[in-house]
Amino acid sequence: MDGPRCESQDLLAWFDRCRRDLPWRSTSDPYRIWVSETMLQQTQVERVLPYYEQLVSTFSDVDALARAPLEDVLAVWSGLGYYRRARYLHAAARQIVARGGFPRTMAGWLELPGVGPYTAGAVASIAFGERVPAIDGNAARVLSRFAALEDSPSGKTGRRRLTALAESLVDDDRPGDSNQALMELGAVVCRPSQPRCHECPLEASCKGRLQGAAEAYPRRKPSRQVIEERRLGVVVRAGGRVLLFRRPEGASLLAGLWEIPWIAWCARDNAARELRSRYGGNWDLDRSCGWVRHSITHRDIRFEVWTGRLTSGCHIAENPEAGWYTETEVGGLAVSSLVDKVMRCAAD
DNA sequence: GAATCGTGGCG
DNA sequence: TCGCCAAGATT
Repeated sequence: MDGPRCESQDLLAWFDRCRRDLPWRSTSDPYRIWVSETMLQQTQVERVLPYYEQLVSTFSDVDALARAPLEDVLAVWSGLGYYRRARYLHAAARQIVARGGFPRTMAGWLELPGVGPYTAGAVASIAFGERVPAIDGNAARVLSRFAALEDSPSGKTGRRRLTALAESLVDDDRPGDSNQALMELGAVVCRPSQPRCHECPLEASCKGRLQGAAEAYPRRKPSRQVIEERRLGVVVRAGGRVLLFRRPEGASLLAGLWEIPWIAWCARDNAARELRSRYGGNWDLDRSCGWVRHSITHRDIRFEVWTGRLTSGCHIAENPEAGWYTETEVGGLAVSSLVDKVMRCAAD
C-alpha cells in the first residue's frame, strides 16, 4: 500500500510522537493561534516564545487588543522585527471586533490585513478544522525535497505545484495537525542544511533523498548584492534623559518607531545644519563632547555614534515628534533593536 | 515578479 | 566575516 494517503498517515503518526510542546499548541483559541501564526511569519519558534507570552498576557483576547493604543502593541512587539505585522494585527483585531467575531474560513481570514495565504490556511485549518493547506518555508522545503520539484517555490509554477501537492496531503480528519506536521518536520528533521533523513517518516519515498541530494532542494535563485550605508548618530543626554525622535507614521522603514537623531555620514561636516533641517530646533553642539565615540554595524547600516549634549537655549523639545526619556524607559518604548544596541553601546 | 521589511543564529 | 535562512505579506 502506498500513495499520498499512506505518507500522510506516516507523517501524522510521526507528529503525534515527536511534536514539540509549544504554548499555542495547547489551546484552541483562534485569537492565540492567530497571534502565534502572525509572530511566526519569517521568525523562528525560539525567538517568538517570549514575545508571544508577553502579548497574550498583556492583551488577553481580541477585544483587549482592539481597545489598546497602537503604541502599546508596538511596544510589546519591540525587538521582534517586521513591525508592519504588529500594525496589521492591531488593525485586523479592530475589524474582527467590528464584524462581531473571527472568520471561520480561509477565504474569510484572507480579507484581514496582514493575513496572506499561509496564515489564512494555518488558522483556518488549526483553529476551525477547514481542509486547506498551509505552506510556510518549512513545508515548502519538505515538499520540494519529497517530490524533487525543479521549480523555485517563489515562482508561479513552483507555487502552483507546491499547493497542489500540499492539498493532496491534507488529512480529512485532522487538517490542522497534518499541516503542522509538515512544518514541524521541516523545522526539526528536514532542516535547510544537514537534514536528518534517517529520522524522517518519509525517507523511503522521498525523491530528493533517493537522488542522494535532498539538500539541493528547494531550488533557489541567485540573491542580490548588499550595499552598506554609513550614518552618523547622535546620543544627546540632558538631566539623565536621552533625546529620541519618532519616525513618521508614513515612513516605509520602521514607521512610528523611536530612534536617535542621525544624518548621512557624507553630511557630517555640516552636522548641525543637517540635524536642524531634519529635526528642527537648534543643534549647536557642545564642542567639548568630542567626535566619534563608537562604531556599530547593524545589517547593512554602519553607525558611528557621537555622544554629547546640546548647548543651552535649544528648542528641540517643541518638536511634537521629540521626546526625552530615561535610559530605562527606552526599553519600554517601541524602538528597533538598532536603537537598543546603540543605547547599550553608548552607555559604556 | 521583484523588492522590501528586522532580527538573530548558524557554519 | 559573510551569506543564508527562519511558521510571509504587501506593493
